[in-house]
Amino acid sequence: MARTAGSHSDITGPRIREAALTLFARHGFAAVSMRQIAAEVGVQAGALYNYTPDKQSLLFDLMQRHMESLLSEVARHVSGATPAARLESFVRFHIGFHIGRPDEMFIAYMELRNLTPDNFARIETLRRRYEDMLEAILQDGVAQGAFSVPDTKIATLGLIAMLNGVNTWYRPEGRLSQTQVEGIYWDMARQSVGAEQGVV
Amino acid sequence: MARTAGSHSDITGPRIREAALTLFARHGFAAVSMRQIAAEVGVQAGALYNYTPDKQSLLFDLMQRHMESLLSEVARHVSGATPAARLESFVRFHIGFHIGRPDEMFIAYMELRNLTPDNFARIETLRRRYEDMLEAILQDGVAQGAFSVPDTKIATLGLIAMLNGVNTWYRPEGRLSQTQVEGIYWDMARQSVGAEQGVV
DNA sequence: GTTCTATCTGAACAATCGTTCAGATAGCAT
DNA sequence: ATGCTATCTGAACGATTGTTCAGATAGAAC
Repeated sequence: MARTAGSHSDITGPRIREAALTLFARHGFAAVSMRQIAAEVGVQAGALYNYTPDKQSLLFDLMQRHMESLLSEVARHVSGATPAARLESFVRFHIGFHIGRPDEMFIAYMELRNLTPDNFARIETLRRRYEDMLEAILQDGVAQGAFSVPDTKIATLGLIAMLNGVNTWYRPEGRLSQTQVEGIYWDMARQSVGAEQGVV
Repeated sequence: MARTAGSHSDITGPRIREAALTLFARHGFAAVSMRQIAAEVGVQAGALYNYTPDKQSLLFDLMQRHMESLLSEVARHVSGATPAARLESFVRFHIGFHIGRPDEMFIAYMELRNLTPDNFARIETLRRRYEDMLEAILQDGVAQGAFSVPDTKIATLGLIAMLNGVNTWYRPEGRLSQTQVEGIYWDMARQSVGAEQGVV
């Protein structure tokens, strides 16, 4: 653990982010001290400031990396000829992506209030971009008569909230495989937008 | 605002809880100081300790009151001859109850990690009781062939997560009435469990 | 009008906070 | 082997934290 002075470290940066991620998720941003993060890395608190200008930037960095990873991945995974096919790929991607990143997701949603106004606006822009992708799928489906949803905006937020709920109970060592979980949520999502089964 | 020494106050207790509720919801438990709460009430920090033994108890008190209010209200509102009717009353109650208590709901879900283990267990027991009520409805529906859900436990958590999402966007001054919002979520919930329309 | 008591003030406490920085150190380049 | 430089230590800073408590105060009871 304990690091000796002068030891170089290309890996200290990532390790600081890992430690901060875990601790922020577990105890909350405000409840975690820079000294706790440093101790987890095996370093003194002052050393953190070689990698981040301050605590706030550390939080923002974690959120921004997560959101940009989410956006670049979703673009690679969501496809399909029909709105139902695109919705299925979106749902399965969302579940799969977040199942493996419970800490990131928790922070991205719960620590928004600890961002400065500027940083908050930046993260919100990214999140909005993601939500708009889902809403576009729903709008397509409504336009084509494939979905039955009275309000695509609300359905978007409702769906995302429902999908995000997966991390309140899913554990990788549990009885269900990731594919099974994806299937369960796809069933619920499909039914909630009134899409017929099997027309994908 | 500023209180003079010795002024009695039967209302200081509730005002402390109100202030703590608002501030905890806005900034997070750990980010709010006892002095901030006191300032909101118009009192010095020391005076708070006439009403709570410590900060932790103040948080627990808020959560416990909320959960017990939720449980006593849900018992009064949920009824119906069929599973679908009971599910509809549950969904409408859940939306209506939480729409008017965004701060309470936010804290009840997000500040669990700041509870001591003992207090956490107590709140979890109450929450579990609420979730079990919903799952019982789903189990009835499945047993009677009215619902189509592969896993009632997961569907319960998925539904509650979806319903809780209402507070991420609903504002009372918005374009939708509470009844409309209840209807939208009931539509999504009904469809997500595969219940037929109009058989309520 | 006096006494009594619940309530609140205001100061103090030890601990911890985020952040800074001079100096020590270790590995790389030469 | 020597110097260079990025990295880290360890101590320090002023501010703030939750909590305590002796004393001041105001309203109720008599």
